[in-house]
Amino acid sequence: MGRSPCCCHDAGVKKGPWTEEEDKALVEHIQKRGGNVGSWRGLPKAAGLNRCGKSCRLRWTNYLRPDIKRGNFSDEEERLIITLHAGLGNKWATIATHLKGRTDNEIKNYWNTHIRKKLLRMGVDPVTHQQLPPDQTNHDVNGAAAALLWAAAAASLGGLDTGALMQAQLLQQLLQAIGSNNSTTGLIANLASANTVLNSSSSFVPNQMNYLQTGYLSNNSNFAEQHVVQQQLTNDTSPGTSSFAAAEPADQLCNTAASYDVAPAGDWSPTQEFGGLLEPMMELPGLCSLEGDSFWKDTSEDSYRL
DNA sequence: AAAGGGATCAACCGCGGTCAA
DNA sequence: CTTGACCGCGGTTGATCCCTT
Repeated sequence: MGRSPCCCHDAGVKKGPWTEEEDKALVEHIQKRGGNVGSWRGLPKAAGLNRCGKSCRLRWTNYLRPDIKRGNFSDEEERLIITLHAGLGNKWATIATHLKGRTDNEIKNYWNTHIRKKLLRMGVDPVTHQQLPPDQTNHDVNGAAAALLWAAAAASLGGLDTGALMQAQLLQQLLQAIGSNNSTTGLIANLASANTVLNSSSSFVPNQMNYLQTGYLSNNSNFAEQHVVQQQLTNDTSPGTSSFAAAEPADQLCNTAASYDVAPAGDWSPTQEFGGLLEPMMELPGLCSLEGDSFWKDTSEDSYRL
């Protein structure tokens, strides 16, 4: 598609933080038109602003719009964001439509600066909402055994041949580990642990969003044991198989999330980071991660080509 | 009190989608 | 069908704030 450069590339168009005068000019212009912006491209000239139309739109939608709610996010809002993100992924604009007065940019920032870190501290992958192996929780690398575990899980999930996939994953991760200066001690220990799991993993299936299970949220000293517990938990429920994303009415999730009451008391557990806000999702068996079977299948196929 | 480093968030950038000519 | 214009989105950047040493 042919595409002319944005007006932002014009020489002399102001960038950077907005001044009070500019804000005032933009607000007055839009108010004068009864809130109807019309063409953003033509707006700066009409409003007497030396700004790109895009910049004006951003300033208006993210900051100056009268219905914007500013200030800290409530627990309920956090809860909602996590729930929606679990199903929608980084669809910030879509998520924002379910949080009155919040902008996509604000939610995105809040996710990246607060929620994401909390999830990582809990050992939860903020992308997939699945638990991370403990070693990945604390270290960036040393992931060979973890990769084995997840490869096994993936292969088991899709009924795939685990051999080539895991060899490729292992090779890749070992190369990473060697490339880094990490000690190999933990790596070897985890490989042993992974091997134990793999040897008994014919029905080993990662529970989607299984960090929501109380078993995980309590003290998890051993990753392999943890999955045995989880497998039992999984057997007691009926895991959903459909992808939540666009199909699941988000309002239902909102209602579910909003109806929940506070976290159980007890010894410290990662749940305390959220004051129990994750628990509502336990009531959503249909939720699953973004990466469905096809994701893992593609990963597997890529591995075969290595 | 000053320096350094991490956290935060407003703003920018570039791409994809859509629509009209 | 192609091209160009525009909008909106998600990822990223960088200025500023805040906390620690």
